[in-house]
Amino acid sequence: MIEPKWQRIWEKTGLFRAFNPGQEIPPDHPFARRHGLSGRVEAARLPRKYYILDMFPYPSGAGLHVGHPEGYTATDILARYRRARGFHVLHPMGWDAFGLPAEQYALKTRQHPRITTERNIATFRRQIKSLGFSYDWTREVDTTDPGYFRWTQWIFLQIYNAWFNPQTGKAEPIETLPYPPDLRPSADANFDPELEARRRAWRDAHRLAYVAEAPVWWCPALGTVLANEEVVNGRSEIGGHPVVRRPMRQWMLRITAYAERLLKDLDLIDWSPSLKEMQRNWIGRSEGAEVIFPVDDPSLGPEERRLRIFTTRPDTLFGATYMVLAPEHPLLPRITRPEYRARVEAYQAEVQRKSDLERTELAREKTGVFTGAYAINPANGRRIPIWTADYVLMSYGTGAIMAVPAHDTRDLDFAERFGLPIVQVVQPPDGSVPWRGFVGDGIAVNSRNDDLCLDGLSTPMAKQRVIEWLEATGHGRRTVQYKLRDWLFSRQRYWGEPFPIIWRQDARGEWYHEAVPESDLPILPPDLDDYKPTPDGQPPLARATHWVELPDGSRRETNTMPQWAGSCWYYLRYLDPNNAQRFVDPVAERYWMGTDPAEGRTAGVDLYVGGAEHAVLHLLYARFWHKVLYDLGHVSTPEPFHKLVNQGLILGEDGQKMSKSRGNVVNPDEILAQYGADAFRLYEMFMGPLQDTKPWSTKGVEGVYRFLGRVWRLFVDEAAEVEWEQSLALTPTVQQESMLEQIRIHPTIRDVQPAPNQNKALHACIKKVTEDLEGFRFNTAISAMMIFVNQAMDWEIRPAQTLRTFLQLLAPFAPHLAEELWHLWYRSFAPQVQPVPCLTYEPWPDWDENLLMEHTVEIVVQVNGRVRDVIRVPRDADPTALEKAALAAEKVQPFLAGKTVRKVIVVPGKVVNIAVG
RNA sequence: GCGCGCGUGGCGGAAUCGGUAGACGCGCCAGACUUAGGAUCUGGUUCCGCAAGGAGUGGAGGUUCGAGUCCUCCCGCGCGCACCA
Repeated sequence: MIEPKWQRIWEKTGLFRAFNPGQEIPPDHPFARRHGLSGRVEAARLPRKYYILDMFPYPSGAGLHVGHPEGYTATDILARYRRARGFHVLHPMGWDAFGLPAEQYALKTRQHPRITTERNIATFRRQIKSLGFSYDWTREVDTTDPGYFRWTQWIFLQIYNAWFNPQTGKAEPIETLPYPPDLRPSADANFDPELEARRRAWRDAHRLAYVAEAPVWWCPALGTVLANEEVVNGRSEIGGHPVVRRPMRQWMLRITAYAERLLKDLDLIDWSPSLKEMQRNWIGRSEGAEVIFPVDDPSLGPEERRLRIFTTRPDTLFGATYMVLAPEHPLLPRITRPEYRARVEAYQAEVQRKSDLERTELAREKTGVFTGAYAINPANGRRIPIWTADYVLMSYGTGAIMAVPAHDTRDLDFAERFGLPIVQVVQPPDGSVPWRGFVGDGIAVNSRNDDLCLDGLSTPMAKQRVIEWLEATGHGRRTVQYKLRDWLFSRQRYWGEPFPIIWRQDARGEWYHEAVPESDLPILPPDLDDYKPTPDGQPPLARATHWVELPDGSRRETNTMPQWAGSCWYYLRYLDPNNAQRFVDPVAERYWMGTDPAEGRTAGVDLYVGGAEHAVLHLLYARFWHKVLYDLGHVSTPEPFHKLVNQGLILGEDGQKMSKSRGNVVNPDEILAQYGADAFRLYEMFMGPLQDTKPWSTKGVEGVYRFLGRVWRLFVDEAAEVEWEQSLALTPTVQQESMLEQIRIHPTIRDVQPAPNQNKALHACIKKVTEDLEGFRFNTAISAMMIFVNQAMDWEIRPAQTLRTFLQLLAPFAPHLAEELWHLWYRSFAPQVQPVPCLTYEPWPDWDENLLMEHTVEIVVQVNGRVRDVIRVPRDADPTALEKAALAAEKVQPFLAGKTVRKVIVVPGKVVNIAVG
């Protein structure tokens, strides 16, 4: 009854609205009153902003589970706290609503995914609203709304129309792309379609969004390709269907160009070390060298003879006793000797047949075949055999390696299996460690030729030396490799953003792609009555021939964007969600994403909270898009999310992961119906540290529910309440809410000066709650409030001001109850104050350290480090007096008897330790 | 295999700077009120012991007057990556 009442009042007054610079602020809005603002206020006069963001949910048909509100509650508490602290808080919510489940449902029912999506959003919105979160609902976004994805498409065009300039290390408009001499149009020449086509090919090869015929993960069951990241152990991450590798024409985004900046800029942001580490691992930077091994076969052309490999251990070059090419390596057919061709081709076929699961099986024995060819080790001139084996991956480095079996476990396995030579070139620093298979740093040995000697050098020095030699002799150079691959950006789905791209035929009949004009955005998906891919494997959009085929003979792109697209920039749309002219107004963007230099922080979202499952993909993709937008001048900060916190998983009561099949799923609606939103919120925070994985306990909800009951009884006259409840039972439901006005305050609450112990209890609570909120320690903040209430219940007279302040502390956690009691308080102690000050915008209380000081303090007296007694001494007792008092303490006497005091350590205010012997 | 994190009562967890281990809550035990209690309130609750006292933060060492906290090794659990040359 209390909760819907306040949710309605908050909504009606637009209490949690955030105002953009220049936006009209109603003069009677509590935010305007608190900060003395009215009318249109420019950015400089607005209070300091605080942008607090939740990862927006995918609105699934199953509705909210208890894991969602954990993060949302944490951010809501902090949003309310920041408002009380005087910040201008932006706290929005929206829907990541494109995605496969709605589409698969549509496949079954032939119902437009829009319909399920809208229904699911309505459920999520209702559930989230019932928890009393302080979102600014006027900023709600939905990635499937044409007014939203119009700008997703627009951003794609920005990426499409840009190239990465390695000189500046930035994205630049494609118009600035330089052309090689033979592609520069000469001033006098006429239009040359041949040249134009080649120029176009050059451009298209440099765009940040490009088309490539790439081997991709195709999932027959889902009828779509998946990104590398969406494939787990040879199965689709969603649904666990088998996937196969197959070459297809796909849109790619050149995220690899940003590898270095994505890595380096991690230093600018405040994320947990483990999360940064995951991003670093994913980007996978490794320094090393590219080395060219000549193939010993005069029949090959000069380029074909140059076998490039990447190694992080160039210092082991002298130990390279054979080479391995990936089975897909383009040079493999060229270098294979005729007499080995049959075997190599058989092996290639075998590898292709293998599922990825088999291929990545770690324990499996290595396979491979000899090609009959030899290369020359440039360091020592030795002829070494060239093999092909699937333990070398085409997708990393150059797809070829030099094998140093003595100092690489994989090469060692292989060499032992096939009887290849093993030559030591590194001496382990610890003599007792065998050199065979030693992969750590050591001292180079057996590594010299006529003009290079590594012997005696430590591994880092040897690397340095050998690279210098490679560069001087033209055998290779220093390089950096990344594990990160370009982002496979197209999907063969219906329920996603269509690409704003059309395909045209040039004079020679070749198809090429072109951006649609911005004025044509949004490109809406066509209506279909069948959402399946076409029988010949075309995406579902290809079914809509009237949509695909344009009057001028051009054709629309029929792929759609992956679900990540909409979530890559939603945090920007919240800043200005209804802008039809731009994806975000630059003034609003600078205000909400920027920060004043005094704060000395990197700008961006101040706090972003969400699950760790997005630690790599979403966060990496969003950072990438943000950097492109930054380079092109559309946003003002290099990084989108300044501080990021991952909430932990909530397990079922049995300590297992919640799942339908285990039957341990907790439905928030049920908890809410029984204990209410305040108890639910409080329990979610009381369970344990936000970041930890922890099991749900409905008994635990009862615990915090009892606490809220004690808070109620702290304020409310119980004797009168019995009567009130009786008359409530006789009142029609519709009028019951107004009966709340007749609740009477507890008679022991008086407007009197608090006693020292009462002040101390309150101020200790203010201090603890404030500090814990700053440190995201919600569980201990709640515990501090419990301690306060337990104490206050014992007071014969409860000072009104003390309890009023306590309500402010409680408000972020249990806002409904706090509001109700706040109004009860004002009715009882300040009925003349009208309107009642707004609890949300009431300044957060400070604590007075002086009130926490005790005149006497407890000092622990230890003997040989063991606690023997506790003495009370004046707070400012000097060390000598302390020592004297400690030695005289009653309970320590038996432990001193007959022993010599050797040393006394005095820690003022804390402890005295007497060492005896 | 590699990387990161974590091991504290019957349970969730506290101990923020190396200074009284177990705050707060759940559960349990005893009591009060009550026709009743799955409401509320009071007291107790790490283990051994009647007590004095002893033991105790995964295990073994170490540093220190003093270690849950710092260091070394080991064991266990969780997460991430996984033939990335």
